[in-house]
Formats: sequence, C-alpha cells, structure tokens
Amino acid sequence: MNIGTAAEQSGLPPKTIRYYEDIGLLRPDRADNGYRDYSMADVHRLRFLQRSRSLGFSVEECRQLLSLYGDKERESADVKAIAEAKLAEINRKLAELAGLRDMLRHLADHCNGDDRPDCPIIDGLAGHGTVQ
Amino acid sequence: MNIGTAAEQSGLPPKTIRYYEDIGLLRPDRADNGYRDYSMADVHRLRFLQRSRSLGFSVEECRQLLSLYGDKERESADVKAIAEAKLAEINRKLAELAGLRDMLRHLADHCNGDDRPDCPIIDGLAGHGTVQ
DNA sequence: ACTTGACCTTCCAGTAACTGGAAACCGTAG
DNA sequence: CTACGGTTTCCAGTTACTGGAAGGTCAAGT
Repeated sequence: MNIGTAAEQSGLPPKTIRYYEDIGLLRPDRADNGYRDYSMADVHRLRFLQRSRSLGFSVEECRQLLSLYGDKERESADVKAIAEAKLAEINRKLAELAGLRDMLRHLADHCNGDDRPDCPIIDGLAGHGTVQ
Repeated sequence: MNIGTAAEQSGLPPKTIRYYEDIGLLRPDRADNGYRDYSMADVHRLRFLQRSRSLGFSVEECRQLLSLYGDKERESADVKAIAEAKLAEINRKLAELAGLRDMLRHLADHCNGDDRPDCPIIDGLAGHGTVQ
C-alpha cells in the first residue's frame, strides 16, 4: 500500500512516516516506480508508534519497545526486564492520567455556573501525588 | 524558594522552568538579588506542567488547561466545554495506555523462556482499537 | 577578610522530533 | 495528451527543550 493509505490507517502524517523511516524505525518495500510499499506489519508498527508517542514515550523508548518483539536474537530475560521497567512507567502514567481526569471531571461538574474567584479543588490541582 | 528547590519539588530541570517562564507559562517573583522566587502556587503549576507534558499534551494544551483555573474572567460554560473536550482525550489516552500495559504484561508473563520466532499476541500489537 | 564551591543569572548554540514548501516524477481519468 | 492528485527528495523552519560559557551571589570554612 502507498504512503497515503498507510498514513490514514496509522493516524500519522506521511511526513512523519518518512521521518520514522529515515531514523530507522521501519523499512518498507519499494515498488518498481520508486513508491514506498507498506505491509500490514508496517502499519502495525506505525500505529504502535502513533500511540506510544502520543502517550509521552520518546522515539528511543519506542524503538526499544518495538525491538522487544521484533528482535528474534534477544534474550528472553532481557525482554522481560525491559518490559517490566516499561510496565512500571506505564502504571505511573495511568495513575497520573486518572488524577488529571478526576481533576477535570470535578472542574467540569462543580465549577460550572458559580463565579467564585477560584475553585479550591482546582487550586490544589497537581498538588498531590508522587513527583518523579 | 529558589529555582533549584522548585526544580526538586516539581520534577522539572531548572532549564525547563526558565523556558516555561520565557514562553509565559508562569511568572515567579524576583528576590532583591535577582534570583527567581517561587511560591507554592508556582510549584503546583510546574508539577501540573511536568505531568501533563509527560502524558503527551502539548505546551499549548497545557497553557489552555492552566488557564481554566487561572483565568477569573473566563466564562464558566467556556471552561466546561474545554474541560469536557480534554476529558474525552484523556479517556482515550487511558484506554490506549491500558492496552499498552496489557500487551507488555502479556509479553513479560508469557513470552519469557520460550524462543518461538514471534509471539502472536505481540505480533498483533497495536493492531486493534480506534485510530484517531 | 578571603577564598572556595554550589547555586544563580543571561545569552547563544545545539538537539529531538517533527513540519512546510519547492521542484520534479508518477498515474489515472477525461 | 493534458490535468491533477499522489509521490519522491531535499532543505529550511518550528517546537520544546538542553548544554555550555561567562559572570554575579551566598554560605561555609580558614
């Protein structure tokens, strides 16, 4: 499939897809006319990249995560260690995201209609929880 | 408090904190010696920035979110609309993050020890769910 | 009083991850 | 065979930091 279709299916702009190829995150075939030719596996990689990038993982972290299932040579224990480390980070992100959601939920539900100078709940926003 | 302390408490490097001031995300006092002087409210803003940036929100989105509770002039209905829009995005992110967690959990639990060429669960990684 | 070292200041340059635009090639529809 | 949309490469610009130099500040030690 052409880059435009891969872009639609992955949610990434063509520019970004070419950039990911430049930095070695994927290696699509080329058709006889020189056009890039994406497989479904490529699209899966791209979707994975779209998601994990939008969730705040760096390109290098994404590269590492992709290597977990792409690299047949890698030691299983190694895979497990990296996966566990990322899991901890993901769980932290989940908790923070849930906190943000609760805060906004409260703002939308309770600070609507009254004009108090500042909503104390929101005033304490991001004031709790683990740092780093 | 000085920038170093604010950095510790917010989890952001001093460089980044100065940068956020440059682009107008906060406006700490200055002590007589010219040093920036951060209040607890400043630290709360910084922590909020640290979190939402690490969760994949852009600086402009963060600015908008901060304005929700900082801008006394803003219409309540306006606040509510913006908060609801961000909530939808946060819920989407939560679902994607949970998916990523399940995938990695599976990888760590089940693909450990055997050397099958590729784990079918992981092979289908990021292959499901809503795009955009 | 003086020095040392950690912390602060500004400024300017560099990096990461895109993003936009030009110029030219490809491919299908009329 | 011409239009026009999609694709190519290349180069420049943007966003969000990040590193480093050159110098001012401050608290501790001698």
